[in-house]
Amino acid sequence: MITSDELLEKKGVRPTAMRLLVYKYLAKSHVALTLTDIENAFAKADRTTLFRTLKIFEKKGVVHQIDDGTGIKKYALCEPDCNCELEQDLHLHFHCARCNETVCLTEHKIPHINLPEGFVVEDANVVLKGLCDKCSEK
Amino acid sequence: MITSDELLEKKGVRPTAMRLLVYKYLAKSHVALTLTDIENAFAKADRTTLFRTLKIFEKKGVVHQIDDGTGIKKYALCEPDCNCELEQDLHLHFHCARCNETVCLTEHKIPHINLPEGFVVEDANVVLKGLCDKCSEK
DNA sequence: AAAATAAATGCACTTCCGTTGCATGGGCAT
DNA sequence: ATGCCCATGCAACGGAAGTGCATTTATTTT
Repeated sequence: MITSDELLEKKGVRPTAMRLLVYKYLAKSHVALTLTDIENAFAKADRTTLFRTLKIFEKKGVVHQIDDGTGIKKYALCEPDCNCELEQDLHLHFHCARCNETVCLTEHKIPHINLPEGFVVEDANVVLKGLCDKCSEK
Repeated sequence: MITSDELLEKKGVRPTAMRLLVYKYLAKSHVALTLTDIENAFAKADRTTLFRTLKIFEKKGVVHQIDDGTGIKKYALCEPDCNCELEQDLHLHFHCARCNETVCLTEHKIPHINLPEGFVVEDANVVLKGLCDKCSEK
């Protein structure tokens, strides 16, 4: 089992104390987190540091950014062997209108879609919205 | 052929001068527009009025809001017989990374996706990103 | 037609989030 | 120990969404 430390190294991110904390916090969460979520989790950390941490995580393929339509960016860890590539790695997301949580549906990859001549697809964002499993049973 | 005036009436939106202008401007555009786009098109109009115009248009099913991942809300006219319902009306959108324009792919409806037990899907947002037909040929 | 009511508009202001510039600090290499 | 690079922290900015309230415009009632 690879340690968080080693994983960050492998991805080309210097594993500082703060970065490790953020990484572990993301790993522990089953939902996508906003910058503010993370900020609240570590009262001592500066917003900018966290912002830049997420930015470098994203650039180095540690996390992927999720746009769930709330207008606020969320982040979730990439899967172990992820390259953030279309139809291979990119998966659907589900945003619950009630609890406002967004989860990765990692089992559901983005389906292939045929577009008109001339359109070159490089990336995709698919978000389903409604009630999540926890909220629909209430 | 129904006039813009009549259409707004039919949708339950009182057709003021400003609203008609906004409606026609949206109708003329082949791309989704931001509030700022519209603001720039009508120098005399107040931002708030336009904001609320779009809000009521959306509520009454005149336009649909598009979240293309840029973080800025865009708007486009609904199709004539649209009820903004999943798998019937909701279509894909394409956002061009070069020209930053977002177009409706009205021919491409959102495909059905089977989710795990408990998830109730009510809405969906699918945005493909890459190069549009105009930008890819350059 | 005038008065009363309701709706739309315009202005000012706030909030929230993302982002950048710059100064400081800490760790690593020479 | 010195210098350098990178990470961090503080302050501030900017864009966009949204709200409150006063004013104007339109519609309904008398």
